[in-house]
Amino acid sequence: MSSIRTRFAPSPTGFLHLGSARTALYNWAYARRHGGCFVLRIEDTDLERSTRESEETVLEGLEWLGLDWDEGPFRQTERREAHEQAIAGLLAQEKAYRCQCSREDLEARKEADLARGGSGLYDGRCRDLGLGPDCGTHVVRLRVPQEGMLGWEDAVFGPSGQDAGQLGDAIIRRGDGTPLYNLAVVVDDIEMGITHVIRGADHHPNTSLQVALYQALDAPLPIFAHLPLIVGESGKKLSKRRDNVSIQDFRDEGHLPEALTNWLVRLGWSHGDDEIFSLDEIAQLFSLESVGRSSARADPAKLAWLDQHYIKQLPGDDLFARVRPHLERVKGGPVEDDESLRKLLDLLRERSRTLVEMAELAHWKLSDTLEYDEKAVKKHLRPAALPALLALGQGMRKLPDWTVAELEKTFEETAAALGDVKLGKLAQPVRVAVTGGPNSPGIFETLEILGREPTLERLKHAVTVVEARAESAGSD
RNA sequence: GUCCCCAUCGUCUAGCGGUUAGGACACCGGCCUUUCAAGCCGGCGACACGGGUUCGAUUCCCGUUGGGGAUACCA
Repeated sequence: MSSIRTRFAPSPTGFLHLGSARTALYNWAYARRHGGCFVLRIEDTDLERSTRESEETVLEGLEWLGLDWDEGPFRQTERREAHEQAIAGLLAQEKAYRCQCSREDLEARKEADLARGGSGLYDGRCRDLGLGPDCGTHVVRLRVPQEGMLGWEDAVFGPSGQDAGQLGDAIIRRGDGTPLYNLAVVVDDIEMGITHVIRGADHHPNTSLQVALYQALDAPLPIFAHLPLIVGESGKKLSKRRDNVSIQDFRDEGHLPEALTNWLVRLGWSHGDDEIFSLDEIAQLFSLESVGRSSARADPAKLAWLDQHYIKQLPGDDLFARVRPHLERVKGGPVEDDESLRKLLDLLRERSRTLVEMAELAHWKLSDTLEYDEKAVKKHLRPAALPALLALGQGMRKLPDWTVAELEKTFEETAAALGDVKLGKLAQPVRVAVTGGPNSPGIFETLEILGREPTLERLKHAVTVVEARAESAGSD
């Protein structure tokens, strides 16, 4: 039994972010791989932005991805007391101090310093004033060492850190008495016994300060592992505005959770030449040593490929259950489970890259009213096709059994009767007549799935369309 | 501005001093074929640059360039 403990600490601000999802996945995988414990902690250190609702959304996203946690969810706001105690301790030991500088003053001094070519760090004005609790409105600052190295051995980036002199005394408690993120994470990670802090590289520069905090709190450092950023089309950090980042959106677009986790795990991690990883395999193979150091661009095409890969593998029942909502949306009503629909779904597997795409490709089976693709109609439902349509209709009407084999025979006989025309000459007009468009699974399967009555009806309708067209002069 | 990080095909990456620099996605071509797919076969395509170190650098070191991140009483 290992004592490894990892945690995922999202801030609940609306939805589960793609980057967060990968961080969660890596933390989960690392814990699973080593038989450790995966802790979930909601980082709601108040911002008016965090709500219970968005917290729910985040949890829902994790569950959908299949990432289960062992402890939590804890909420940082519920740990106020621990944070306050830690701050009180630091104050008592003079490792932190009260500061009365106003925001405006701070801002002005910083700008002046910057203008002078300085670094813009806090100038330490209140550092040695020895302000007491009765000094009025004040913040609390950490007394960061003024020299020496604040470093750590990063599991991904190797030796990291910066000179303490470049840090400045950071605020750890606001004027209103609430603790700041940096203080809260460190206190929580210490008290929750987190052994491995695995998080996005955007926290990398922040870590020096946290190292200072660990030292001030006399706590041993955890292993830090910073994950290279996932970037968007622009090459910049994923942003809500520019990029598709909501896991919920991915779900609604018909992506599979197994495709998403597979995609995500390969954004920054590799295992030789392997590409396909189930969640179980990830839990078995994941290692921090194989995490890369450069940022990765999220490629939607790769996701689509993975989606199709998993769609092709899904057991029938599972597939049906998952596309069902999408089918119902396309149809605009409830969809019943039946054999012919199941058959169609199977044929659509290798034609669909998402569940949404699959549902859309099934439209002709779902609704009685067909939408015709104008271009396809123009190209295939022309007077020249009339004899074929008529002959096929007649042939099919008499069919004893409505099966692929029988349908195929009818087509062959009709082709011969019409003077050995190519099968395509027959198939395309029929396809357009029954599906409304130029693409579908094999024509015999398509007709079998549609059923006798709908097929004959749609054929009849197509004939009237062609006839109407023949009458309107010069249309062909 | 300051600090920090990164750098192999378009993209994700393998490589951990000696390889015809490998795979996958995408793209292009062919086969198959009643359409679209799928499948199969093939093709295009990369070590950013300059110095070192070394018998030998994609690989190690330094610099340049380019990209990114952090610089909040946000997380």
